[in-house]
Amino acid sequence: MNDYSLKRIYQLLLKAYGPQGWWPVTPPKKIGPVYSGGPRSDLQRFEVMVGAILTQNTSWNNVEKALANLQQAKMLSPAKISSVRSDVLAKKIKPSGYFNQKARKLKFLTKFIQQYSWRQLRDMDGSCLRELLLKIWGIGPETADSILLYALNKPFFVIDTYTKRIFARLGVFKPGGSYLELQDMFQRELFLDTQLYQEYHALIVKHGKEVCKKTPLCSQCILRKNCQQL
DNA sequence: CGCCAGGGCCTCA
DNA sequence: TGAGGCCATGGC
Repeated sequence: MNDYSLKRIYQLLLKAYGPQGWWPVTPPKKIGPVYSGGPRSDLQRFEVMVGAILTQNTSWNNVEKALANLQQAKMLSPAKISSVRSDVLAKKIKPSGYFNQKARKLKFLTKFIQQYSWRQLRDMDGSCLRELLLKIWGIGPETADSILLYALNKPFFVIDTYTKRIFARLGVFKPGGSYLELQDMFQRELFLDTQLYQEYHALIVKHGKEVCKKTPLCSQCILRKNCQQL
């Protein structure tokens, strides 16, 4: 076993990389030295949700191109997404890959969103909303939790491939754990802290992208002292 | 050229 | 319930 607590790992990542200010929205608004995290308008909440679907198994770089296309076409709103033809929508989001599937997913997401007011969505019980999101075609556990955490500021820890890879290598996870088991580990040890969850997941992605890659760059890893990978 | 990227659905045991 | 195939683009 290693000596790291999840809180300790968070502190080390934060010290190394600094606050990430997730989820990125356009236009990015600077507050102090860093981008402030989180949506500040309902349209930005919607943009976060769209991004959460577009980034499924896809690099954020490609998602940005798709989002820019939607922005330029003034289509980044529930009203437009729901009214535009699927093949037109698919063409706009083409750079994000899987564009036919994702166009369909955006349609289903939007249909769901339009059943409620933004106030209703914000005020709804998180676990209840999570159940509803998971019933939507195209929304699985990670996308649901990304939406809950970053669009609606509800304390659900996001588990992605980076999280599994990093913490398996560290020896914190036993490989083969289910999504809910892993999420429960974080939420049990860290308690329910939306800000912490937002920043922590962003730092995990940063570390997974740049250091703890598929073939890891262990020599430059700030967590290597207690990592089982070595 | 091959590998990879902030998954999820469907099918089939 | 879990393993495998499928969806598809752009960066390197």
